[in-house]
Amino acid sequence: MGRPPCCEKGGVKKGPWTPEEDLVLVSYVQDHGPWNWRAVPTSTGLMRCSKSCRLRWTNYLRPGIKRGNFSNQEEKLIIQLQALLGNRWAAMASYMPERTDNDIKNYWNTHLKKKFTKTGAGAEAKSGRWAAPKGQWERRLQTDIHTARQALREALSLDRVPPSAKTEQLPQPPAPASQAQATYASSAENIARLLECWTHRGGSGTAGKVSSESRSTSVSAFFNDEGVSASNSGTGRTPAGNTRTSKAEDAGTAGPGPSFSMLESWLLDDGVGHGDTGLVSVPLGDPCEFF
DNA sequence: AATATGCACAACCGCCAAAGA
DNA sequence: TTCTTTGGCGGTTGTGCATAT
Repeated sequence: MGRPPCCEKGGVKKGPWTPEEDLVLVSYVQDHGPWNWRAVPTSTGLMRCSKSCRLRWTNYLRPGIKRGNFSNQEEKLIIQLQALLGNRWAAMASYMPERTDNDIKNYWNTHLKKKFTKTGAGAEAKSGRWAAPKGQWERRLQTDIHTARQALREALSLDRVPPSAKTEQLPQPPAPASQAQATYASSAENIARLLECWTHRGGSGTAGKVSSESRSTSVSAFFNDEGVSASNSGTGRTPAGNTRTSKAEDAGTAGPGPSFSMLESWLLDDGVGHGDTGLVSVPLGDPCEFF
């Protein structure tokens, strides 16, 4: 409400983050936790606005993020969720804890949008039938849940994967490092080393390649150590920081996390996507699982 | 070999809603 | 109750690399 953008203050740096800035930010979050972003620039000396710090953390530095190489199952899930939720990237990301909303959004816009609209599939999403306006889709889920469920069923039936294909690991391309990964590789290694120490602090981190499970576990342990996870859930915000998603949880169900899992299980109880990729089977109810 | 075009992704911008004073 | 502050979300843009011409 007339509030000037935080970045309007003078001397705020913009553009790509440097490895040094990343290290500073990671160090800060390691010490103070991923909140109180307004204090980050002053506390760290970073010439970045608080919003930029938060974005950098949630979209890039946050542990447990998987980057690039979306699997077929992830792609199917995105298509299905998009048909159901519309462009609610954050809500979609809550089903895919290893992916950020920004990643999903980018993947949709660059890979799926054209293909999806070209084939005519997902016409409902295109027409916005299920892409309710802001603040309304949660209510739709609550009041029109049967219709929503039916829509999801239809979406699933369109792309239903045969059981044999579900367990089959499609041959992945030889993991060509993406441009960004390649250009940032050396820098990312430094960050990874720091994060490695971080996860060790949590007690279950493994040097080198750490599974997402162990990563999230150790991160969870870290925040338990800090004793701050409760404050996170106390604000009514989800670990992923999804204010609006948590609103859906509150509106549709009794409690924050577990009830959302129940809704999710209910919506997806045909078993599509369950267990195979660790996507929607992730216990979202644990506020410490991801942040 | 040089240039044009397309693609992928990181980051920014504006708006909105929740929380607090 | 109203206003301000802060965090979060979705849309959009900018930049660098790859591929085509």
